[in-house]
Amino acid sequence: MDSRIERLCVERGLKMTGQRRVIARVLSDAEDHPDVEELYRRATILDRNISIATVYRTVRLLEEKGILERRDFGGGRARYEPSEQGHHHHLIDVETGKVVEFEDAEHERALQAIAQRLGFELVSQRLELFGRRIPTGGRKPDGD
Amino acid sequence: MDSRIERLCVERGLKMTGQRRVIARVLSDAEDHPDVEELYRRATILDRNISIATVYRTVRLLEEKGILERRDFGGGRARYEPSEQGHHHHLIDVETGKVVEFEDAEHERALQAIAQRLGFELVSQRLELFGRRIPTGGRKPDGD
DNA sequence: TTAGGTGCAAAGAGTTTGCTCGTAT
DNA sequence: ATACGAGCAAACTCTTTGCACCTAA
Repeated sequence: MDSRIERLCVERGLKMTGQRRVIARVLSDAEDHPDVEELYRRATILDRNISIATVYRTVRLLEEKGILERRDFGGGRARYEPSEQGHHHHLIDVETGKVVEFEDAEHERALQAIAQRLGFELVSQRLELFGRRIPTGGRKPDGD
Repeated sequence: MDSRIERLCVERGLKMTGQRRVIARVLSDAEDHPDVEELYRRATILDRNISIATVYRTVRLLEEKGILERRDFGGGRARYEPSEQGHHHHLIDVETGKVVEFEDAEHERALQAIAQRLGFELVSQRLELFGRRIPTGGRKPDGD
């Protein structure tokens, strides 16, 4: 079956090579925010015949096409996630690096107002929280 | 006269070399968010006898000592500003790269609440707005 | 058929580091 | 006197790119 990302690629008129299909599948299956090296690792499991240069070229292309979004959570490497309509923000666990997503529609409006007050039209934003898990004796979550 | 940053260095017990004094002065005088290359450029104007490796080592040291804060506004290079008590956020002009600072105490509380709801203790945060100047026929501001 | 994709290795950009010499304390 | 800093160049990490070959459409 075609992966979700692959369908988006076809819609955008991209030539679908075997490598792109594999990368598209890896991205479609990802529920975290992998960096290029991690994508490369997962891709080569499905098909040994992929070079990391192709992964770099592909994520860049997909970002230009609006299919992927590049994130920077510190640590010097870009991380990627499929674009979604409702944008969300990220809370990064400072001990494990795992990422939790959250939304905050109310804030969006407030931020827009702040930008306007400063004489700017808000183009985009970046809100990231860094936190430490509060022990609760609960179940361990999965994540990045 | 000693610069503000130099006094902080001495307080922290750092050995003050000529190079560090120059870099401290440049940092004290900076009203923007320079990257290492820009710091190096400004420092060499005051004293040709400084290598970029020393600038890298110094900003790192000062960051560890809590005197400087490292920022990442995208573009792949770290940018620095002296630490201050009340933290503020940044609005980056997407056309010019200039940075405007703003505060938002109300937000801080809300963010803390969000982290708690997700089961985390808030350690730090990053809020950046990217915007485009709205023309107003006013005076042109200075900045980064 | 051919515009465009791929692999490989080399090149870039930003940053760190080993080594030797220099200097603040 | 000596522990620590500085300069230089090499090394490192992440990412991009030139080139010859390959392949989807």
